[in-house]
Amino acid sequence: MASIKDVAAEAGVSVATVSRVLNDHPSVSAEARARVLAAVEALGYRPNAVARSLRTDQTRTLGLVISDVLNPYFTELARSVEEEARALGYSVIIGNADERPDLQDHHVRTLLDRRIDGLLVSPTDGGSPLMLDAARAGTPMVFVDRWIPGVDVPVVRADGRGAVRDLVAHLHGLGHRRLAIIAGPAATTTGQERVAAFREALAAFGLDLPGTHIGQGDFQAESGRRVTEGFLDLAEPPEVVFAADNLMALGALDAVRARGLRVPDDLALAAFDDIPWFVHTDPPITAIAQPTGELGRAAVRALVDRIEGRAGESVTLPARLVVRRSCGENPTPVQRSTS
Amino acid sequence: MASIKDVAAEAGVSVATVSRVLNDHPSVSAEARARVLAAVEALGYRPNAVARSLRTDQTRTLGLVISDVLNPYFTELARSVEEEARALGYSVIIGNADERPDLQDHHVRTLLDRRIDGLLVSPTDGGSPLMLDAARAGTPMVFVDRWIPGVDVPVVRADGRGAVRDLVAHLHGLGHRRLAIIAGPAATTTGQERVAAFREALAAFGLDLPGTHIGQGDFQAESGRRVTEGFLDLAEPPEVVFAADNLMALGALDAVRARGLRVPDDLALAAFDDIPWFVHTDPPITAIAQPTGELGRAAVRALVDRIEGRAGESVTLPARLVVRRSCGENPTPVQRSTS
DNA sequence: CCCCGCCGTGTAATCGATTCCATGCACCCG
DNA sequence: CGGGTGCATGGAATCGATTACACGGCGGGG
Repeated sequence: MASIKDVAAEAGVSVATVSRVLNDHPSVSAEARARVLAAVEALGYRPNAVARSLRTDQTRTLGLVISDVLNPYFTELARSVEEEARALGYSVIIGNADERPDLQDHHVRTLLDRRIDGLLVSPTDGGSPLMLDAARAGTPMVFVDRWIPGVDVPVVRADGRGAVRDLVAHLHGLGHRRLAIIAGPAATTTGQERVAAFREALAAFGLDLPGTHIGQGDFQAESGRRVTEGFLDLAEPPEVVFAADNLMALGALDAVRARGLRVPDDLALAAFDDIPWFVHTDPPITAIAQPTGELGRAAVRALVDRIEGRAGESVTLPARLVVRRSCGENPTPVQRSTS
Repeated sequence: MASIKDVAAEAGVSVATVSRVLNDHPSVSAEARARVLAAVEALGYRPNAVARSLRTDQTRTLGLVISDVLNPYFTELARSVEEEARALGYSVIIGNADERPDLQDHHVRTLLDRRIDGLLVSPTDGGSPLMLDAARAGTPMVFVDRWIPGVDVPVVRADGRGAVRDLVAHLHGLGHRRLAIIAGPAATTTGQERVAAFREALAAFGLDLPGTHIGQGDFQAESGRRVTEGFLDLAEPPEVVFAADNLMALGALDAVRARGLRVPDDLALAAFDDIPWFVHTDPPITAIAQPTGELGRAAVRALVDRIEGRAGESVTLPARLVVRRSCGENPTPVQRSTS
């Protein structure tokens, strides 16, 4: 592979001049510029990004560590992150933590070793020493979706409280009184917040959220199945199950199906996170939709701001309720999705 | 950030010795090794992967360019690729082409600029000059799922012909005679092959595949919707639609639903690529399942073989039919999925 | 007419690692 | 006791870029 020296030789100039042409530095004669450009063309020369990064101490690369690539919410997030980053002249390296803190650390470490310019993380847990160190050491960093309390890093996320209130109102209006939730891991902020928001909303209707109606999940389908089976085994099973993410809702659907029961007749179902498939499940699933694309873009903007020495603030965007049929038919619909 | 010089100074040895300890070269005294390790620990030193790559001319990184991250098939592929690569000591950088040749080229170019050790591609089109040049220039490369004919690069893919024959037999057994297909782009091998396999299988049953029953899609949901609407507008609409990928099946489902029609009563539906959601759609969708995880792993093994100077052969694995309910009830099931 | 300053260019230092080669020392064998 | 072998170590070159600095030539102003 041709290097800058080969180009210099071919063009009959020094490497400095070649470099100046490539970085369009003003002080190069038109003639030299033309000769260099011709040599570049002739040799099919492309600058070595590795060498350039070593010298300039910047890689124009962002690291994105997400909790689970198989979760459509995160793949949509990843897509919008890459798009916005590309628009700003950055590449993105994605690391998939699979909801495992050890894998998350592995990716953070290799990304740091590669000297990425900034890190976007949706932490799987309360924060490994590694990540806290990185933040403290001044690595530009932004949390997206989930965050770690007590760390001075901007957070870009959706606030689901309003939507959860709407959801509970919707359920209450349909006559449901015994509501249960499949929670996410307590080590994640989204795991905690969604339960808190649900409990708060229930309280506003004078409803209680007993311990038996909080199932501990881990944001993966299998846990949704397991927890739902537990609910169905209760002496007085809940009338509605609210899954804290889309994969656990899928598991819940599995469990209900496996018992030969039906949604919403035997058990109503709602989920946090809306995805295209929810329109097509049997029945279509009522969900709380996050502005996923906007979150990804805002996160990149905040991170790049930090990298380039600007402020880079936290952003919170509202989520909204999308009513479908999985909680029963609503005589006076709050809002109906176009399905 | 501490460099190898800082470590050398702290340990009171030369950088050469530090490097030897880090790469566990045998000829280092136990004492020097201990001092270096202590210094590394004390400074929290991590080797700079950029500098190392420049010197050694290897990045221990694989590039993966996929056609569409939002397609669950490709995200599963990406996941297995990353897993196997990690097991072999490589990182993976994913580029999402979004079925756009220009974006595909963009990613191939930046990956090449970063001097990745090898490239895994599922081409969106017949092959840009860029990719052909890279292959000719000797960049280790492997095609996965889709490939470009006439290029001397190993291909790791699934052979769907047997499964398509099974599907047609299944459909024929259910009494269907007017079968249509939503094809993928003709510029992709999978786009062509699936139509060819379908046509072949139909011929074996004495059935024809008229031009009106081949709709041109682009592997995205919207095209599935559009093509299906076209089919439904025919004077004599098909009884079955076979979508060449899962997203177009989703679009087809949309279109049928939008007309107030039902699957499979008004129109039967089958898809290439099986995904977890197909169990939960209304109705569950009959699909052809690829051994996706195995494909990803095999592709990485072939690529790493090439990189490390071994052979690295093509691999073809069979796909299989998974019968569900979207084509009608089967009195004598060929095979039934556990749903 | 002379000097100052700017413009275009080249030389060389530098980034952080790896690795070849030389050196010094200890030990072994004859 | 002398010379050869081998091991531990350090110095310095190197990878491919960027960039500070020096230098020669030319034009304009006093």
